[in-house]
Amino acid sequence: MRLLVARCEVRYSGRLTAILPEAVRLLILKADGSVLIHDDAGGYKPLNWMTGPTFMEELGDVLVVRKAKAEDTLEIRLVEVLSDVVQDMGESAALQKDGVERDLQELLAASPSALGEALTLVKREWATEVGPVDLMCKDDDGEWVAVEIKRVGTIEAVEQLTRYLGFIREDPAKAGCRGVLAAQSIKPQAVALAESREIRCAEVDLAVLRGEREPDLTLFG
Amino acid sequence: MRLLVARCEVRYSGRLTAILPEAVRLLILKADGSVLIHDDAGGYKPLNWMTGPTFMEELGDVLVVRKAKAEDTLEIRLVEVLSDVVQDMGESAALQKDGVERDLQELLAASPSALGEALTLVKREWATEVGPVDLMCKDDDGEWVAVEIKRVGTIEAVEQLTRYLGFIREDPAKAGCRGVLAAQSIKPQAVALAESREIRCAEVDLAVLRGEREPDLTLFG
DNA sequence: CGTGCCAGGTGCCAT
DNA sequence: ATGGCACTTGGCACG
Repeated sequence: MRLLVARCEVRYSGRLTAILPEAVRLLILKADGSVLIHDDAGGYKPLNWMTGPTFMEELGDVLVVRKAKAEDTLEIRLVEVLSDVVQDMGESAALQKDGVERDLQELLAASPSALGEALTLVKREWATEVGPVDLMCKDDDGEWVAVEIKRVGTIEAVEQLTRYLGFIREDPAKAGCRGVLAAQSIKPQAVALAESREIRCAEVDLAVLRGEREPDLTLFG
Repeated sequence: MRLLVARCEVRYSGRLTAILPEAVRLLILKADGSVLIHDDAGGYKPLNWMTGPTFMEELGDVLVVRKAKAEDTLEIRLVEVLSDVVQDMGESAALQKDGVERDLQELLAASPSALGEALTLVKREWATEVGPVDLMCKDDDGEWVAVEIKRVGTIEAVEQLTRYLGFIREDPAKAGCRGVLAAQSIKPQAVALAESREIRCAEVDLAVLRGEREPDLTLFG
């Protein structure tokens, strides 16, 4: 990894064009060809960048970075280099995540009745022509139930499930298929839209699903 | 900006939990409190991060970063510091972009007939209950036309426009409102879905709109 | 390869 | 604050 701190001006041309006026920036040149230009503020996103693999040319004080198979170009004009260091970082293990949608899906697949009604899992990632339904289940009456799982339930999630249901119900055997939107939290607008389309909403708690915590009890109920 | 190259292990706990096994990484501590942990590969994204503003504590060899008003925590255990540099980067001007959806919208607002039919602009960003329509126009017959503009036209764009049209047509005066999806490129699936919903698709060229290039001529037509 | 979809998405701007 | 949406979205998994 090469770290450059330099006064520079950057021009990007590709899907859009962008100009970054001359100032002091941090340039990160990674082993995989990625180039990032960071500011001293503004958080997570680089101001300009190019993801690897790339081809790099040094024409005098101008660094030109190009994508392999596109016309994307990043031109870095170095005015004053304040620091230029190369660091060997060796191999590194990958990030281990826990608590993303995939985990929620696994837990619900294992106990679909956590959705608040007796359900039996038939298949995960049931393919339709317009994308995969997260869970396909059957209820006590043998009726099909399509479940869409999200970390946050939004209008988009309702649209997505509606699209799936449209295709699923084309099959006469599944014409009565119901839809359930399951998420850790669901926006009120999404709930409203879901209700208008007769899609049931179910908020689920990861900790409860894992048995780490007791479900909320409705007192005096 | 403080740049640390260090062998370290990182734990994040917040919307999910994540563990980054011990290895040599680049730590960027920005003036606004942002903390980024980058690898020598893996492109544009930090492995772990926290956007500013944050509170930072140094407990021995462990750096603890917390969000102001959330339970998000980033714990960085420093095993071996290979480099630790502070760089003063001063002020810097913002990135200037050109060619994003906004620009396309401005150009089409100025000459809506570039969409391939005689149209008169009535209003940009016409508010509906479910979001703003990019352009509301009228055609030669005085009929309303709602235009959704995208850089890339996808199924989602068709869904979005469909949602708008549903609300617009509730007004009897606009019951006959047509929909047009305008984009620099439109996916075949989006075209198919649009056709099934009687939404017209129009591919537009930024350079042509700007008059930088002649429209494609159909020879022998 | 394209197509669809998730992401700790982030960032921007509206009400 | 919340919602809706663009983003050089990036990244991955699957047909």
